[in-house]
Amino acid sequence: MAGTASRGRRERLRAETTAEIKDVALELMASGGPGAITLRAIAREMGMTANAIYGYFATRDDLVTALVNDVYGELADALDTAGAKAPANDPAARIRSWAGTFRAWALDNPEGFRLIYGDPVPGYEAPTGGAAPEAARRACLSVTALAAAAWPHAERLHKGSEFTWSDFDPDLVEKIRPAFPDLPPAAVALALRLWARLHGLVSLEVYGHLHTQTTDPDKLFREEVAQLVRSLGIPPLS
Amino acid sequence: MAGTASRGRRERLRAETTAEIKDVALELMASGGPGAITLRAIAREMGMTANAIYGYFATRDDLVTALVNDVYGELADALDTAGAKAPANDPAARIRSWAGTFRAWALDNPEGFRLIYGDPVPGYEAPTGGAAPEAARRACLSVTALAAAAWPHAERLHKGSEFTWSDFDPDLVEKIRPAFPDLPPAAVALALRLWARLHGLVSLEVYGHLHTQTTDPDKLFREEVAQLVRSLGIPPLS
DNA sequence: GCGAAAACTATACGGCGTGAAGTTTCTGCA
DNA sequence: TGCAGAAACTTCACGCCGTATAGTTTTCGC
Repeated sequence: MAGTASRGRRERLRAETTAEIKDVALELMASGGPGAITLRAIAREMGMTANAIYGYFATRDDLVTALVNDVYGELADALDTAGAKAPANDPAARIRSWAGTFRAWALDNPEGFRLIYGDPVPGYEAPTGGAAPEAARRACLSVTALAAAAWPHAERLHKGSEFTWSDFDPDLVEKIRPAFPDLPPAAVALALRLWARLHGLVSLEVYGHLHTQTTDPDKLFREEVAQLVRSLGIPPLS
Repeated sequence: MAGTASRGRRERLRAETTAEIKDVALELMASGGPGAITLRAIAREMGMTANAIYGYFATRDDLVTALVNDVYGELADALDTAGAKAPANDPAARIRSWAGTFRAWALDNPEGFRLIYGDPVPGYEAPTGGAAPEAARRACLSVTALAAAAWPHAERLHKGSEFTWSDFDPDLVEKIRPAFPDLPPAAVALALRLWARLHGLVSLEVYGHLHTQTTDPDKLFREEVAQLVRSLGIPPLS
């Protein structure tokens, strides 16, 4: 039994060290931007040698990928709960809640936002497939819930839609259709456009391109969300 | 007269070398991403020492800033001509042309797009003020022309707007008001939102986040532009 | 033609990711 | 309990990066 206890211990230590590496990396990112994520800096902070980290992550990019996964997961969680917070029969409120949470998260975690949506780190190249697209699909599912809630109102504005299920990633479709059996492909397209529309304003703000044009990004964002709700055909004062 | 000719020669050579440095930097960026812009690589390509470049740019970031300025200028030019290509009395066509050009430019010059709108290069920190915001305002002016063309239709949808000129950057206002004397602040807000809305979809596509969700980003973009035009209250088949 | 200035090179420092080899510590089994 | 082997970690090395300093060559203006 000492054996199994020891194996458990070894594995636990390993998991703890792995977690600590990621934590330190996130701290470095928070204080110095994604560019501050370097193996040497992490090792320094932990009182180790840089090469020791190679026992936990085969390469620096693997570490960054793991971080992206974690951070994206947090974002997806936040969006999920934000979307579900407002009553299901009030799509406008759901959208406002979701959008506000998205922007707030991005402004609170600008480095995380960059990590997910930008060039995260010097020379980092995201793996094709893997964890990040998975998290993206989770976020997408979350915004699809918004589109589904708004669809009864928005449907008439999308009569001529030519979208089919084959226009979307199979993995995404596989997640969406069970969750929203009656939703047509056009609504998924709406969800993606909705997401992108908010992403545009938020990413311009996070990267500082909005500050140089407007002094009140918040007002601009509220206006955008209001017009977005209106453009979905949702009756006002719902 | 040899003197003035010589001075001219010296300055001309200097200008040529400066231009060559930037050209090589752009080539490196095109082939290896923004991260490939290194003084040593440029110097290698030019048969010089890395330090020689310091005679032309005080620091690597200064070089990147100059590149951002150039590239952003090209984009702004392309957008200007695209917007002006369609007849002034057909705002929908102008928007379609502008939007299509924006996306096409971004997909043709993904590295340039990242250079402008992302973390351009390892550890690069954009200067506050300077050339980039200037170029951003040019692009903003260009999109404002779209908003101005659409404003007669869109105005009724922005009745309750609370925007004032003080919500915008003074330099931007100074450029806009002479060019569009009758335009209210709300239309500038509309312009910024319009720009951001397209930026969202394009940046997600350039950074590869759309590929993992949809197989036909082009269709999605066309749908977005169509709905955008509709949401501006522009009558169809104009 | 000559003094000065500009352009450029040489050398060096510290930081980066990463590979190979060596050392210590821990684990599981006889 | 002792010991083979694996896992964790260190040391050393290489080539990359930006950049500071000092020295050298070329060119210009008088």
